Amino acid sequence: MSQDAAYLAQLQDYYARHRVFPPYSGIGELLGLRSKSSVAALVARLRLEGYLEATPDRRLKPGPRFFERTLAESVRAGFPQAADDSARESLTIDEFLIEHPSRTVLVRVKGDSMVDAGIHPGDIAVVERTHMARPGDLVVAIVDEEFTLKRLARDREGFLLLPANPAYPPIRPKGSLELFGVVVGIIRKYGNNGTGK
Amino acid sequence: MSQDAAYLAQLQDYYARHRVFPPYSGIGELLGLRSKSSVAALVARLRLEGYLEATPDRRLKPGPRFFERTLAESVRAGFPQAADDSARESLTIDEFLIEHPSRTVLVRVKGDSMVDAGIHPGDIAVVERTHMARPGDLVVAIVDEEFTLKRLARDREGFLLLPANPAYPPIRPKGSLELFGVVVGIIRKYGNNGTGK
DNA sequence: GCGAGTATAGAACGATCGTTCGATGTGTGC
DNA sequence: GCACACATCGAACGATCGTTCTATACTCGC
Repeated sequence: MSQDAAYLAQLQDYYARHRVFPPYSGIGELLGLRSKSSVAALVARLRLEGYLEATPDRRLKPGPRFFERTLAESVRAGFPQAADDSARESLTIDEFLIEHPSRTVLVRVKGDSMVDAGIHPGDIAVVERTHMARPGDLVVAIVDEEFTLKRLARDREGFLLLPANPAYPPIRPKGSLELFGVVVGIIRKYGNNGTGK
Repeated sequence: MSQDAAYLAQLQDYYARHRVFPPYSGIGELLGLRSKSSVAALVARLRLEGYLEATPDRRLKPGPRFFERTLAESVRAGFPQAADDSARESLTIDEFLIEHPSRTVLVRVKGDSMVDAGIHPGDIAVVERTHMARPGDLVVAIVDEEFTLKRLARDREGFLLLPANPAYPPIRPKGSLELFGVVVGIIRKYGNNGTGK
Protein backbone atom coordinates (compact mmCIF):
# COMPACT_ATOMS: atom_id res chain seq x y z
CA MET A 1 0.00 0.00 0.00
CA SER A 2 1.15 3.55 -0.58
CA GLN A 3 0.52 4.16 3.09
CA ASP A 4 3.69 2.22 3.64
CA ALA A 5 5.80 5.13 2.48
CA ALA A 6 4.43 7.31 5.24
CA TYR A 7 4.96 4.53 7.76
CA LEU A 8 8.52 4.12 6.61
CA ALA A 9 9.13 7.84 6.94
CA GLN A 10 7.97 7.75 10.53
CA LEU A 11 10.22 4.82 11.26
CA GLN A 12 13.14 6.63 9.70
CA ASP A 13 12.47 9.67 11.83
CA TYR A 14 12.23 7.55 14.93
CA TYR A 15 15.48 5.83 14.10
CA ALA A 16 17.20 9.14 13.40
CA ARG A 17 16.10 10.32 16.83
CA HIS A 18 16.92 7.25 18.85
CA ARG A 19 19.32 5.27 16.68
CA VAL A 20 17.38 2.17 17.55
CA PHE A 21 14.08 0.55 16.69
CA PRO A 22 11.18 0.21 19.08
CA PRO A 23 9.60 -3.22 19.57
CA TYR A 24 6.60 -4.16 17.46
CA SER A 25 4.19 -2.88 20.05
CA GLY A 26 6.04 0.41 20.13
CA ILE A 27 5.93 0.65 16.37
CA GLY A 28 2.22 0.13 16.54
CA GLU A 29 1.81 3.02 18.93
CA LEU A 30 4.07 5.19 16.85
CA LEU A 31 2.23 4.51 13.64
CA GLY A 32 -1.28 4.29 14.97
CA LEU A 33 -1.67 0.58 14.42
CA ARG A 34 -3.44 -1.06 17.27
CA SER A 35 -2.39 -4.58 16.57
CA LYS A 36 1.04 -6.11 16.51
CA SER A 37 0.04 -8.31 13.64
CA SER A 38 -0.53 -5.23 11.51
CA VAL A 39 2.97 -4.21 12.36
CA ALA A 40 4.24 -7.64 11.48
CA ALA A 41 2.61 -7.40 8.07
CA LEU A 42 4.07 -3.97 7.50
CA VAL A 43 7.51 -5.11 8.54
CA ALA A 44 7.29 -8.05 6.19
CA ARG A 45 6.50 -5.73 3.31
CA LEU A 46 9.29 -3.33 4.14
CA ARG A 47 11.62 -6.23 4.47
CA LEU A 48 10.89 -7.45 0.99
CA GLU A 49 11.73 -4.04 -0.37
CA GLY A 50 15.03 -3.93 1.46
CA TYR A 51 14.28 -1.20 3.95
CA LEU A 52 14.43 -3.39 6.98
CA GLU A 53 16.23 -6.52 8.04
CA ALA A 54 16.12 -8.82 11.00
CA THR A 55 18.90 -9.77 13.33
CA PRO A 56 19.35 -13.39 14.38
CA ASP A 57 17.54 -12.38 17.58
CA ARG A 58 14.50 -11.45 15.51
CA ARG A 59 14.97 -7.81 16.18
CA LEU A 60 14.75 -5.19 13.52
CA LYS A 61 17.68 -3.46 11.95
CA PRO A 62 17.93 -1.01 9.08
CA GLY A 63 18.22 -2.62 5.68
CA PRO A 64 20.41 -1.54 2.80
CA ARG A 65 17.89 0.93 1.49
CA PHE A 66 16.86 2.38 4.82
CA PHE A 67 19.09 5.43 4.48
CA GLU A 68 18.39 6.10 0.85
CA ARG A 69 17.51 9.59 -0.22
CA THR A 70 16.10 10.81 -3.45
CA LEU A 71 18.10 13.46 -5.24
CA ALA A 72 15.91 16.16 -6.70
CA GLU A 73 17.05 18.27 -9.56
CA SER A 74 15.93 21.83 -9.30
CA VAL A 75 12.69 21.46 -11.16
CA ARG A 76 10.67 24.16 -12.81
CA ALA A 77 7.56 24.03 -10.74
CA GLY A 78 6.07 21.79 -8.18
CA PHE A 79 8.19 20.29 -5.51
CA PRO A 80 11.29 18.17 -5.71
CA GLN A 81 10.92 14.43 -5.43
CA ALA A 82 7.70 14.90 -7.37
CA ALA A 83 8.21 11.67 -9.21
CA ASP A 84 7.63 9.23 -6.40
CA ASP A 85 8.73 6.17 -8.20
CA SER A 86 9.83 7.18 -11.67
CA ALA A 87 13.48 8.07 -11.40
CA ARG A 88 15.04 5.85 -8.82
CA GLU A 89 18.01 8.12 -8.46
CA SER A 90 18.28 7.35 -4.80
CA LEU A 91 21.14 6.17 -2.78
CA THR A 92 22.91 6.70 0.45
CA ILE A 93 25.14 9.70 0.85
CA ASP A 94 27.85 7.36 2.04
CA GLU A 95 27.56 5.26 -1.05
CA PHE A 96 27.51 8.37 -3.14
CA LEU A 97 30.70 9.77 -1.70
CA ILE A 98 32.67 6.76 -0.61
CA GLU A 99 33.76 4.23 -3.14
CA HIS A 100 36.42 2.39 -1.16
CA PRO A 101 35.43 2.48 2.49
CA SER A 102 38.56 0.82 3.76
CA ARG A 103 40.79 3.39 2.15
CA THR A 104 38.66 6.40 2.95
CA VAL A 105 39.21 8.76 5.85
CA LEU A 106 37.38 11.86 6.97
CA VAL A 107 39.53 14.83 7.81
CA ARG A 108 38.34 18.11 9.20
CA VAL A 109 39.64 21.10 7.31
CA LYS A 110 41.63 23.70 9.17
CA GLY A 111 42.54 27.10 7.87
CA ASP A 112 41.22 29.11 5.01
CA SER A 113 43.88 28.41 2.43
CA MET A 114 41.35 26.77 0.09
CA VAL A 115 38.38 29.11 0.37
CA ASP A 116 38.47 30.01 -3.30
CA ALA A 117 37.88 26.35 -4.08
CA GLY A 118 34.80 26.42 -1.87
CA ILE A 119 36.48 24.60 1.00
CA HIS A 120 36.06 26.37 4.30
CA PRO A 121 37.54 25.74 7.70
CA GLY A 122 35.35 23.27 9.55
CA ASP A 123 34.35 21.43 6.42
CA ILE A 124 35.01 17.72 6.36
CA ALA A 125 37.08 16.34 3.52
CA VAL A 126 36.45 12.82 2.29
CA VAL A 127 39.95 11.61 1.58
CA GLU A 128 40.83 8.47 -0.25
CA ARG A 129 44.27 7.25 0.64
CA THR A 130 46.49 6.75 -2.31
CA HIS A 131 49.93 7.63 -3.52
CA MET A 132 48.86 8.43 -7.01
CA ALA A 133 47.38 11.74 -8.00
CA ARG A 134 47.29 13.82 -11.10
CA PRO A 135 47.96 17.51 -11.43
CA GLY A 136 44.71 19.34 -10.82
CA ASP A 137 43.55 16.96 -8.10
CA LEU A 138 42.86 18.19 -4.63
CA VAL A 139 45.22 16.29 -2.40
CA VAL A 140 46.13 15.91 1.24
CA ALA A 141 49.89 16.00 1.52
CA ILE A 142 52.25 15.77 4.44
CA VAL A 143 54.46 18.82 4.65
CA ASP A 144 56.70 19.41 7.66
CA GLU A 145 54.89 16.66 9.52
CA GLU A 146 51.61 18.47 9.06
CA PHE A 147 48.65 17.54 6.92
CA THR A 148 47.75 20.09 4.36
CA LEU A 149 45.01 20.20 1.78
CA LYS A 150 46.05 21.79 -1.50
CA ARG A 151 45.67 21.46 -5.22
CA LEU A 152 48.38 19.43 -6.87
CA ALA A 153 50.18 21.08 -9.78
CA ARG A 154 53.27 20.49 -11.80
CA ASP A 155 55.65 22.77 -13.60
CA ARG A 156 59.03 22.23 -15.22
CA GLU A 157 60.68 22.03 -11.83
CA GLY A 158 58.41 19.30 -10.54
CA PHE A 159 55.33 19.02 -8.34
CA LEU A 160 54.02 21.80 -6.20
CA LEU A 161 51.01 22.49 -4.01
CA LEU A 162 48.74 25.39 -4.79
CA PRO A 163 46.49 27.02 -2.20
CA ALA A 164 43.23 28.51 -3.37
CA ASN A 165 43.66 31.78 -1.57
CA PRO A 166 45.87 34.63 -2.78
CA ALA A 167 47.00 35.25 0.80
CA TYR A 168 48.99 32.02 0.77
CA PRO A 169 52.05 31.15 -1.29
CA PRO A 170 52.43 27.97 -3.31
CA ILE A 171 54.35 25.23 -1.59
CA ARG A 172 57.21 23.58 -3.35
CA PRO A 173 58.13 20.44 -1.48
CA LYS A 174 61.78 19.97 -0.73
CA GLY A 175 62.74 16.58 -1.95
CA SER A 176 59.90 14.27 -2.74
CA LEU A 177 56.27 15.07 -2.18
CA GLU A 178 54.68 12.95 0.49
CA LEU A 179 51.11 12.27 -0.51
CA PHE A 180 48.49 11.12 1.93
CA GLY A 181 45.50 10.88 -0.36
CA VAL A 182 43.20 12.63 -2.76
CA VAL A 183 40.07 14.52 -1.79
CA VAL A 184 37.07 12.86 -3.36
CA GLY A 185 34.40 14.87 -1.62
CA ILE A 186 33.50 17.59 0.80
CA ILE A 187 30.87 17.62 3.53
CA ARG A 188 29.69 20.68 5.36
CA LYS A 189 27.15 20.81 8.12
CA TYR A 190 25.44 24.01 9.08
CA GLY A 191 24.64 24.27 12.74
CA ASN A 192 20.99 25.00 13.29
CA ASN A 193 21.66 26.00 16.81
CA GLY A 194 24.93 27.76 16.50
CA THR A 195 26.98 24.62 16.58
CA GLY A 196 29.12 24.93 13.55
CA LYS A 197 29.28 27.97 11.42
CA MET B 1 37.32 -1.40 35.11
CA SER B 2 39.68 -0.48 32.35
CA GLN B 3 38.47 -3.55 30.52
CA ASP B 4 35.34 -1.57 29.87
CA ALA B 5 37.01 0.45 27.16
CA ALA B 6 37.65 -2.68 25.16
CA TYR B 7 34.10 -3.88 25.75
CA LEU B 8 32.75 -0.56 24.60
CA ALA B 9 34.90 -0.73 21.50
CA GLN B 10 33.44 -4.11 20.63
CA LEU B 11 29.96 -2.80 21.14
CA GLN B 12 30.69 0.15 18.90
CA ASP B 13 32.00 -2.15 16.23
CA TYR B 14 28.94 -4.30 16.48
CA TYR B 15 26.70 -1.30 16.26
CA ALA B 16 28.61 0.04 13.28
CA ARG B 17 28.07 -3.27 11.56
CA HIS B 18 24.41 -3.77 12.37
CA ARG B 19 23.14 -0.34 13.42
CA VAL B 20 21.37 -2.00 16.29
CA PHE B 21 22.24 -3.54 19.63
CA PRO B 22 22.07 -7.21 20.46
CA PRO B 23 20.14 -8.31 23.56
CA TYR B 24 22.01 -8.83 26.82
CA SER B 25 22.60 -12.46 26.10
CA GLY B 26 24.01 -11.57 22.72
CA ILE B 27 26.28 -8.99 24.27
CA GLY B 28 27.56 -11.66 26.60
CA GLU B 29 28.46 -13.89 23.71
CA LEU B 30 30.05 -11.06 21.85
CA LEU B 31 32.19 -9.97 24.76
CA GLY B 32 32.95 -13.34 26.24
CA LEU B 33 30.86 -12.87 29.34
CA ARG B 34 28.98 -15.99 30.22
CA SER B 35 26.41 -14.42 32.44
CA LYS B 36 23.78 -11.84 31.73
CA SER B 37 24.33 -10.28 35.11
CA SER B 38 27.87 -9.48 34.12
CA VAL B 39 26.49 -7.75 31.12
CA ALA B 40 23.99 -5.91 33.25
CA ALA B 41 26.80 -4.61 35.44
CA LEU B 42 28.80 -3.52 32.44
CA VAL B 43 25.82 -1.78 30.92
CA ALA B 44 25.18 0.04 34.17
CA ARG B 45 28.73 1.32 34.17
CA LEU B 46 28.61 2.43 30.57
CA ARG B 47 25.33 4.10 31.22
CA LEU B 48 26.76 6.19 34.01
CA GLU B 49 29.46 7.39 31.68
CA GLY B 50 26.98 8.37 29.02
CA TYR B 51 27.86 5.81 26.40
CA LEU B 52 24.59 3.96 26.55
CA GLU B 53 21.02 4.77 27.34
CA ALA B 54 17.84 2.81 27.76
CA THR B 55 14.63 3.16 25.86
CA PRO B 56 11.34 3.09 27.73
CA ASP B 57 11.14 -0.55 26.62
CA ARG B 58 14.32 -1.25 28.55
CA ARG B 59 16.27 -1.79 25.43
CA LEU B 60 19.64 -0.29 24.83
CA LYS B 61 20.30 2.68 22.70
CA PRO B 62 23.45 4.68 22.05
CA GLY B 63 24.05 7.47 24.51
CA PRO B 64 25.36 10.94 23.81
CA ARG B 65 28.98 9.90 23.99
CA PHE B 66 28.61 6.71 22.01
CA PHE B 67 29.42 8.37 18.73
CA GLU B 68 32.26 10.51 19.94
CA ARG B 69 34.25 10.78 16.80
CA THR B 70 37.90 10.40 16.45
CA LEU B 71 37.35 12.26 13.27
CA ALA B 72 40.96 12.58 12.30
CA GLU B 73 41.95 16.05 13.28
CA SER B 74 45.01 17.27 11.58
CA VAL B 75 47.56 15.78 13.91
CA ARG B 76 51.19 16.69 14.20
CA ALA B 77 52.77 13.53 13.01
CA GLY B 78 51.80 10.06 12.11
CA PHE B 79 48.64 9.32 10.29
CA PRO B 80 45.11 10.01 11.25
CA GLN B 81 43.45 7.04 12.87
CA ALA B 82 46.95 5.83 13.65
CA ALA B 83 45.72 3.81 16.57
CA ASP B 84 43.92 0.93 14.92
CA ASP B 85 41.32 0.66 17.59
CA SER B 86 40.87 4.27 18.55
CA ALA B 87 39.39 5.19 15.22
CA ARG B 88 35.76 4.40 15.11
CA GLU B 89 33.79 5.64 12.25
CA SER B 90 30.56 4.44 13.66
CA LEU B 91 28.37 7.22 12.41
CA THR B 92 27.50 7.31 8.78
CA ILE B 93 27.56 10.51 6.85
CA ASP B 94 23.83 10.21 6.37
CA GLU B 95 23.24 10.08 10.07
CA PHE B 96 25.68 12.91 10.58
CA LEU B 97 23.93 15.25 8.18
CA ILE B 98 20.30 14.22 8.32
CA GLU B 99 18.31 14.70 11.45
CA HIS B 100 14.79 14.37 10.14
CA PRO B 101 14.80 11.95 7.21
CA SER B 102 11.18 12.43 6.26
CA ARG B 103 11.56 16.16 5.93
CA THR B 104 14.93 16.15 4.24
CA VAL B 105 15.51 16.44 0.54
CA LEU B 106 18.64 16.56 -1.55
CA VAL B 107 18.76 19.25 -4.17
CA ARG B 108 21.46 19.80 -6.72
CA VAL B 109 22.71 23.35 -6.85
CA LYS B 110 22.52 25.23 -10.10
CA GLY B 111 24.23 28.51 -10.85
CA ASP B 112 27.07 30.28 -9.17
CA SER B 113 25.14 32.83 -7.15
CA MET B 114 26.45 31.42 -3.88
CA VAL B 115 30.10 30.79 -4.65
CA ASP B 116 31.33 33.20 -2.00
CA ALA B 117 29.59 31.04 0.57
CA GLY B 118 31.51 28.05 -0.73
CA ILE B 119 28.55 26.60 -2.58
CA HIS B 120 29.34 25.77 -6.17
CA PRO B 121 27.17 24.65 -9.04
CA GLY B 122 26.87 20.88 -8.96
CA ASP B 123 27.07 20.71 -5.19
CA ILE B 124 24.24 18.93 -3.43
CA ALA B 125 22.36 20.81 -0.78
CA VAL B 126 20.83 18.92 2.13
CA VAL B 127 17.57 20.75 2.61
CA GLU B 128 15.24 20.33 5.54
CA ARG B 129 11.74 21.35 4.66
CA THR B 130 10.34 23.93 6.98
CA HIS B 131 8.56 27.22 6.87
CA MET B 132 10.54 28.73 9.66
CA ALA B 133 13.96 30.23 9.19
CA ARG B 134 15.95 32.93 10.82
CA PRO B 135 17.87 35.71 9.15
CA GLY B 136 21.33 34.46 8.38
CA ASP B 137 20.17 30.97 7.48
CA LEU B 138 20.80 29.57 4.07
CA VAL B 139 17.39 28.87 2.63
CA VAL B 140 15.76 27.42 -0.44
CA ALA B 141 12.95 29.72 -1.47
CA ILE B 142 10.47 29.60 -4.30
CA VAL B 143 10.72 32.67 -6.48
CA ASP B 144 8.83 32.88 -9.76
CA GLU B 145 8.10 29.17 -9.59
CA GLU B 146 11.81 28.44 -9.43
CA PHE B 147 13.82 27.12 -6.56
CA THR B 148 16.62 29.37 -5.47
CA LEU B 149 19.23 29.00 -2.78
CA LYS B 150 20.09 32.21 -0.98
CA ARG B 151 20.87 33.62 2.39
CA LEU B 152 17.89 34.93 4.26
CA ALA B 153 18.16 38.46 5.56
CA ARG B 154 15.87 41.07 6.96
CA ASP B 155 15.88 44.82 6.89
CA ARG B 156 13.34 47.45 7.84
CA GLU B 157 11.31 46.70 4.75
CA GLY B 158 11.02 43.00 5.43
CA PHE B 159 12.72 39.80 4.33
CA LEU B 160 15.05 39.57 1.39
CA LEU B 161 17.32 36.99 -0.20
CA LEU B 162 21.01 37.69 -0.52
CA PRO B 163 23.22 35.96 -3.07
CA ALA B 164 26.83 35.37 -2.15
CA ASN B 165 28.24 36.67 -5.39
CA PRO B 166 28.65 40.36 -6.23
CA ALA B 167 27.50 39.67 -9.78
CA TYR B 168 23.95 39.03 -8.57
CA PRO B 169 21.52 41.46 -6.98
CA PRO B 170 19.60 40.81 -3.78
CA ILE B 171 16.09 39.54 -4.27
CA ARG B 172 13.24 41.26 -2.55
CA PRO B 173 10.20 39.04 -2.78
CA LYS B 174 7.06 40.68 -3.97
CA GLY B 175 4.39 39.91 -1.51
CA SER B 176 5.19 37.15 0.90
CA LEU B 177 8.28 35.03 0.80
CA GLU B 178 7.63 31.43 -0.06
CA LEU B 179 10.05 29.27 1.83
CA PHE B 180 10.79 25.70 0.85
CA GLY B 181 13.33 24.81 3.50
CA VAL B 182 16.63 25.55 5.15
CA VAL B 183 19.98 24.23 4.05
CA VAL B 184 21.47 22.09 6.77
CA GLY B 185 24.43 20.76 4.86
CA ILE B 186 26.38 20.66 1.65
CA ILE B 187 27.83 17.69 -0.17
CA ARG B 188 30.31 17.89 -2.98
CA LYS B 189 31.78 15.05 -4.94
CA TYR B 190 34.89 15.42 -6.98
CA GLY B 191 34.87 13.26 -10.03
CA ASN B 192 37.99 11.15 -10.25
CA ASN B 193 37.07 10.14 -13.72
CA GLY B 194 35.63 13.31 -15.06
CA THR B 195 32.19 12.82 -13.59
CA GLY B 196 31.60 16.04 -11.78
CA LYS B 197 33.84 19.00 -11.83
C1' DG C 1 48.16 -15.72 54.15
C1' DC C 2 44.01 -13.22 54.89
C1' DG C 3 40.10 -10.16 54.75
C1' DA C 4 37.82 -6.35 51.81
C1' DG C 5 36.18 -5.14 47.57
C1' DT C 6 35.04 -6.08 42.94
C1' DA C 7 33.88 -8.79 38.74
C1' DT C 8 31.71 -12.74 37.16
C1' DA C 9 28.81 -16.99 37.17
C1' DG C 10 24.47 -19.22 37.54
C1' DA C 11 19.59 -19.75 38.33
C1' DA C 12 14.96 -17.99 39.03
C1' DC C 13 11.38 -14.44 38.20
C1' DG C 14 7.67 -11.80 35.80
C1' DA C 15 7.35 -8.97 31.79
C1' DT C 16 7.48 -8.43 27.17
C1' DC C 17 8.93 -9.98 22.89
C1' DG C 18 7.55 -11.55 17.89
C1' DT C 19 4.69 -15.04 15.78
C1' DT C 20 0.47 -16.95 14.50
C1' DC C 21 -4.36 -17.68 13.99
C1' DG C 22 -9.10 -16.52 12.72
C1' DA C 23 -12.37 -12.66 12.48
C1' DT C 24 -13.57 -7.95 11.02
C1' DG C 25 -13.34 -3.96 8.23
C1' DT C 26 -12.50 -1.40 3.78
C1' DG C 27 -11.80 -0.84 -0.93
C1' DT C 28 -11.83 -2.13 -6.07
C1' DG C 29 -13.50 -4.52 -10.21
C1' DC C 30 -16.86 -7.04 -12.46
C1' DG D 1 -24.56 -5.69 -5.42
C1' DC D 2 -21.39 -9.21 -4.74
C1' DA D 3 -17.03 -11.44 -4.61
C1' DC D 4 -12.33 -10.96 -3.96
C1' DA D 5 -8.08 -9.03 -2.13
C1' DC D 6 -5.94 -6.84 1.35
C1' DA D 7 -5.06 -4.24 5.60
C1' DT D 8 -6.12 -4.32 10.20
C1' DC D 9 -7.69 -6.09 14.59
C1' DG D 10 -7.67 -8.90 18.89
C1' DA D 11 -6.31 -12.82 21.45
C1' DA D 12 -3.32 -16.71 22.40
C1' DC D 13 1.22 -19.06 22.21
C1' DG D 14 6.07 -20.26 23.49
C1' DA D 15 10.44 -17.96 23.50
C1' DT D 16 13.31 -14.65 25.07
C1' DC D 17 13.97 -10.48 27.28
C1' DG D 18 16.25 -7.75 31.35
C1' DT D 19 16.22 -7.88 36.35
C1' DT D 20 17.49 -9.66 40.62
C1' DC D 21 19.49 -12.59 43.99
C1' DT D 22 23.12 -15.48 45.93
C1' DA D 23 27.44 -17.89 45.37
C1' DT D 24 32.03 -18.24 43.58
C1' DA D 25 36.61 -16.50 41.63
C1' DC D 26 39.91 -12.86 41.37
C1' DT D 27 42.95 -8.82 43.00
C1' DC D 28 44.86 -6.04 45.85
C1' DG D 29 47.00 -4.01 50.52
C1' DC D 30 48.75 -5.40 54.64
